[in-house]
Amino acid sequence: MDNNSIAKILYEVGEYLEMQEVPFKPRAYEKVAQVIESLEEPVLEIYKKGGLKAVEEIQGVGLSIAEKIEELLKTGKLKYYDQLKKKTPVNLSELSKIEGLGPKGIKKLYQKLGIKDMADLEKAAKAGKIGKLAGFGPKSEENILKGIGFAKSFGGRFLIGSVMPGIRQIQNRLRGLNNVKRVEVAGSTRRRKETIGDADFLVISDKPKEIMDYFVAMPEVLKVLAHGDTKSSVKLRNGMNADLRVLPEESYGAALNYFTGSKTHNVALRQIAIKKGLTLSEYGLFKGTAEKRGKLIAGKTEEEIYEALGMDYIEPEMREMTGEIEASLRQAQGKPNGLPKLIKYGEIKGDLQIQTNWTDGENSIEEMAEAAIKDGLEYIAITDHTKRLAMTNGLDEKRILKQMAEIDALNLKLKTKNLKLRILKGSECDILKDGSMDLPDSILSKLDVVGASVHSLFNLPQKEQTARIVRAMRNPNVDILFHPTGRILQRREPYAVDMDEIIKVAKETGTILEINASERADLKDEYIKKCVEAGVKMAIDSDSHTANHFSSIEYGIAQARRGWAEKKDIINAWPVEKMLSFLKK
DNA sequence: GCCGTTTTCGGCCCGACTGTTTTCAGTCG
Repeated sequence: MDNNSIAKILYEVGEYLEMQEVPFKPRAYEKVAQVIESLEEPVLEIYKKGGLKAVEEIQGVGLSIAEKIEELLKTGKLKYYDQLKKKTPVNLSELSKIEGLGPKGIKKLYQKLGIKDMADLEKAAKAGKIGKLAGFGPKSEENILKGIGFAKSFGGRFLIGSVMPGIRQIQNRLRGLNNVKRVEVAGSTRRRKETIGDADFLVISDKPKEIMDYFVAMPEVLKVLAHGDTKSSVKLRNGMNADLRVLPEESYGAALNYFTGSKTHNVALRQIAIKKGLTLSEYGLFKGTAEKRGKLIAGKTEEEIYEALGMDYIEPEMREMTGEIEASLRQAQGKPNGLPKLIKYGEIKGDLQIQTNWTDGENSIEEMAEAAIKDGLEYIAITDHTKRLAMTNGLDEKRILKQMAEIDALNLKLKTKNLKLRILKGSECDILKDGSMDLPDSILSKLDVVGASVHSLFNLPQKEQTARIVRAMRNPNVDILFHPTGRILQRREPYAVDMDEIIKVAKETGTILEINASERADLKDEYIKKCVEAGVKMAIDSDSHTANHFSSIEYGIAQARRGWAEKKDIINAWPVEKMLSFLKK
């Protein structure tokens, strides 16, 4: 049993206990689930090496939960969980996806109406049964229906950050096989979309059968959907489909291009080919028409295909038909407004949003610093929450001053150890209802980096919400607007905010807009592109709450690349002094 | 159920909003 599966069950145990109004235990289970979810080492390994004792060493795990984990690892089941589930046999993970619906509501709906899953819920809501229930009303019913629509519209897609490690594992194992020359992942994974539907593996090999047999027998495979000579398709245990195609070397580039998409991008390329009297397919670029196919002109690499079409190579992240075809043609013809030189993976030097155990993070400042060094970062800003966010134990004036002193001491310590990392003093300061800040300017002005965040009142009308944020941006101590639209992928829609106005004010005030690399993925690509065009600078932050979250910066870079951003647009791709001198004074 | 340079027992889970009520339960960050 893997970490995610263990975490899922522990989350559900917490929710079931919440239903029964058991005090404190739900938090305990939830905390452990969070820790296990972000653990790098499989719990199974920890248990194998050190037994129950080692499992108890995991943050937040005591004897009772350790024994439950042991039971899960040994039997794949948990009696305690099964008992809880028997009392309220509902599809928790499905129902709790619906925003505004929590354990108590789920319990009531089950007891009064026998609702077990989303289908039951939708039926009851549409029949007007929920609005008549005590404690619910017409508004709740409407919200539930909206929530169902929201959950459905993302059905079957997976957050790239959550499935990428597994995809890479498969890719690496395929690469290690005999008779395999190359393995790439195409599709939306290669375009680095925020969410991906399935994984398309492309393999060059002379011995396709061996590869196919291996692929369908992998431990991740739940069900084999197809098992052929050059194409196989499986459903993985995480619910995602994966395809594998084996290709001949000479058409590899064409196939990679074809299977990478996007579809509309491919159609545009084929139209350009036709105008030149050529035909483009997954097998290559040929002379003549599809019916009367002539000689193969290009196909081995993507580069030679674009070149033969009179274009410059277009990075996969840009292949969304948002002007990349025209830009590529202009570039190849030596005209202005060509393709951007996208920021590269690995070019981020610092991370400007990090939470620690001073608030809702799991690790100390020092542990975060050590992890940052390991990840090759040159600087990090500690940006814990502020007091309004009481649930996170947000910092007040007194505690943040104390934290600043600790950071000074830590920087000194790093220096004496000859370590290159610089820790910056920062804050993720709440924006209050009227747009004022949760900490006084006398404190904010002492910090190196001040991020401002909306964490409340998501439902303000657009005009009011925009004015509130704009006021915060006009504060001379506010450097960065964190997660500017408030959305969380597959969980929460952005609040109503006029982004054109925000970008305009960002330009005017020199406020940086954040590209949050966590599951928020906020800004989204279209706003990044607008920022680039407007000359508004951005920062790619991991929003790390644990020491192993820095790796998510990669997804922030992917997001930036999809928004056509270059190194010059991203301030934390710059050295620390240059970055700091760009912030508001 | 976990945790401890305040405690091995007694804290932890705060504050505001929403939608439902007519004083408050449920949800969220």
